[in-house]
Amino acid sequence: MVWKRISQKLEENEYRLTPQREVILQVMIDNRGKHLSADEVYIEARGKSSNIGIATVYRTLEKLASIEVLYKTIFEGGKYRYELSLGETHQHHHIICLQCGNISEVEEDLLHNLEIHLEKKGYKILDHELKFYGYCPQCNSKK
Amino acid sequence: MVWKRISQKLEENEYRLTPQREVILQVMIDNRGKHLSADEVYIEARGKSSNIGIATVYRTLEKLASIEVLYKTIFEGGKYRYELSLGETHQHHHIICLQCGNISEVEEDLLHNLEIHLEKKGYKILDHELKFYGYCPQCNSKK
DNA sequence: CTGATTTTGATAATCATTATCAATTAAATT
DNA sequence: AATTTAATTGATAATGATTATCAAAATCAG
Ligand SMILES: [Mn+2]
Ligand SMILES: [Mn+2]
Ligand SMILES: [Zn+2]
Ligand SMILES: [Zn+2]
Repeated sequence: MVWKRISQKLEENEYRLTPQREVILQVMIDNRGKHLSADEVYIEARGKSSNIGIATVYRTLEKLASIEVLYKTIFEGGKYRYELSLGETHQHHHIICLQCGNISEVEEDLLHNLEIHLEKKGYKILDHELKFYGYCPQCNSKK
Repeated sequence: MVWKRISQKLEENEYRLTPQREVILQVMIDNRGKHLSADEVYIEARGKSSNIGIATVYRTLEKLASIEVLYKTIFEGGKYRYELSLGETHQHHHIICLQCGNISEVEEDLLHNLEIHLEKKGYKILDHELKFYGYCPQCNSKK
């Protein structure tokens, strides 16, 4: 199901599914819901294929993000993070807990009123990126 | 008006308003509405005070962001950008044009329904960061 | 003034990412 | 199947932004 969608995307864009790319994709699939940095992917990928190079990891993540198989973003810390992107038309939102650092996801879009407001002003909105900062339910109740 | 608010913030946090900090703040005030990188601030600051150091610029921007006199964010390009933050409780939104690169601001908040939705789930939301990607009115009409 | 504290500027160090390039692998052509 | 062509890889150098270090300068408190 996931693989099917991915290989289709690769085909559309004429990218081969090499063993290295397969390993990297498997890492991303195994970590669905998490947001991994290039070096974290590298560590895990080496576990599966001990001689994969870090340059290949960077290249592959970049490439997969460009065809929207991965979503690339940055959470404070100065490095990019990647996560598997299922066929969502609009990116899901993130809530970052300022206490424990946990990142949770918000599947509900709910930006419609804002986007309509902007389209009335002449903009054409294709996607969005929304991060909330605050406290997660656990940390919030402990205060 | 702006300076008054700034010097109050500095006082509250026991940061001195040194000549270098004053120059950097003046650059940020002169560029209200723009989003400057550290090196852009450095270039402009040198125009006003030719021997200011780049390290001082980095340090000062960081410090001013930590007391919320500046707002720090990152727009694709791998470097942080800063803008003067007036006393907004919640950060304004940004619309990035994928055609011309122009960044415009959305003052209307309109995230209330989403935040209420999250607070019902136990979260406490303190702030947010929202970027829209699409086409600005000019680029949109030219298509 | 005097000694303590903060701030500064030059520069070295760090860290993530990108570029380079020869070697390997896979695809296309003969 | 052998040969040519193109894509991909891995090692490593280069880059670029940011941070750390540290001695000198500025400012503050007594
Ligand atoms: Mn996510
Ligand atoms: Mn802005
Ligand atoms: Zn938490
Ligand atoms: Zn535009």
